Amino acid sequence: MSECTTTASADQPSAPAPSHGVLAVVFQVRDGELQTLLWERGREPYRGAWSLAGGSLAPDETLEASILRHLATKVDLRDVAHLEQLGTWSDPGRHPERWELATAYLGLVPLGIDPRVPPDTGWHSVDELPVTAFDHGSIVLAGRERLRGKLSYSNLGFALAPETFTLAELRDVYEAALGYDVSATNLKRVLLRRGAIEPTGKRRASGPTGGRPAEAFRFRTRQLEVTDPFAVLRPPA
Amino acid sequence: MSECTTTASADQPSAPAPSHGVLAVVFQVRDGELQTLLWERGREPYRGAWSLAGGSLAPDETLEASILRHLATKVDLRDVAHLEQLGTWSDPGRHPERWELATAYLGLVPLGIDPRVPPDTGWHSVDELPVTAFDHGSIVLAGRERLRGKLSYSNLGFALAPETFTLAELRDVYEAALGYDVSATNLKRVLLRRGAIEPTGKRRASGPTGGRPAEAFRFRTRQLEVTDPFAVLRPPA
DNA sequence: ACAAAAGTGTTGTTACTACACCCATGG
DNA sequence: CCATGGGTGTAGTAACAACACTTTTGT
Repeated sequence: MSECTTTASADQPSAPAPSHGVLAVVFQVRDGELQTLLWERGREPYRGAWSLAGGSLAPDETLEASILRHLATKVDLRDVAHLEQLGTWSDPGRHPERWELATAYLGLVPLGIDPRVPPDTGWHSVDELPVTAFDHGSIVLAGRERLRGKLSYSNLGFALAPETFTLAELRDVYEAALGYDVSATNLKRVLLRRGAIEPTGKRRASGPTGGRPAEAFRFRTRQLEVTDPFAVLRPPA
Repeated sequence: MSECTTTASADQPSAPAPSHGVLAVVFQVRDGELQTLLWERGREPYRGAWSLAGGSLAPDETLEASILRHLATKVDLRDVAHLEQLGTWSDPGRHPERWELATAYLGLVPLGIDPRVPPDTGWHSVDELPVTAFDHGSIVLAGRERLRGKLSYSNLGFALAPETFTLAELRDVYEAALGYDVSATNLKRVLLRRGAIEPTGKRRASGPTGGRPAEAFRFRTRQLEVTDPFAVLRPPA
């Protein structure tokens, strides 16, 4: 293994290196549906198509710091409650003009906050994406799959839910993200048993049409915790 | 969002780009334990430390094709039954001499085959890693976590098990990978119920010490299939 | 016959879903 | 007092773990 690795023991970085982009798939539940933040391209290639927010990596910067910087400076988004790496896309044809890899992150914004974004960016339903640029459409769908998986076996709901919420509200968030009906009754018991949520002790006023006032809950932590690490094949007691 | 994204709409890739490495965390069960393939560095930095196999990306090559090429040409490894992207490491200090990102893949080699690897590479127990170069130690551990997770909710065992196997053999594979005791009895029922494995109809001869001959099984497919996608919060019937 | 290894049957448990029913509020 | 929405109680169930027991081989 002569001139191998990491990090290539070769001491000259042989080939012309590709450039490296950083992208963010930002999700938020709005109007009862899962939406993602896209930006409308003003020039070729893919003029008029919608693309993910992002940019390029600066020296001495990690990928994660980079995407946070781009989100803060370009779309003025600072309320990302959870951020995780999704993957790196490398198809040589993914950018028509340049050899460019891109590492995508999944970012989640809690319900209810409305970051002021630039005029050429907007929120789009993930179920009805507009025409997207590059491979960004499939990156968004990969993000949705990741979100759906983790919602069920972790406390990741904290990143889409507001600070405090009623169970009906939380159910709506889960339904929007998962794409199927969720029972508030059972959702409550699952999350309580796991210790993911707790009652705040306060209640919400009932609506104009009456009804029993709902209890307000909150997530016990706003850090990702895997609540059900061994769905099956669990270790012996 | 003027000179944004994808991949940066900016038309000149501004900064000095980092170089990009590709690495493989290759696992195989050998001698009843989970082992990984490492290569002993012959020069600085990290001379004498052990590092992952890999190399750099060639033009017009995807990351996946690249790591397959490096594994085939550098360690003569062509029997990877499963390969998936683990993530991209980007800490600016990860390489002492150069700014280099690395995308790592998880590769799994079935039990029983013994690829002939170069003299300066060897298999090491993941539980007792030697001194590793760069951030490769933590990359190996990240690979093990990924493996452990997927083993329990998917059919990923196919990539560590031989073509056909008895349940005792399969249990040993799972124990090595998971790091805790597994019951052959229950493992059989779990995997049969899910349709992950099936009997071949043949039996193994019993050992010199006697004992009932074991039935031989095989995995129904050798492609990753998520058998238990909704561990909890499953969709309504 | 006996030890060894593999396989089956059975019981208990957990963590869910589904659904009926009860509670608190506004009009 | 009744409609509306929230909450609780209870039964049913799927998917496990644990363990006793049976089967099939070699010596």
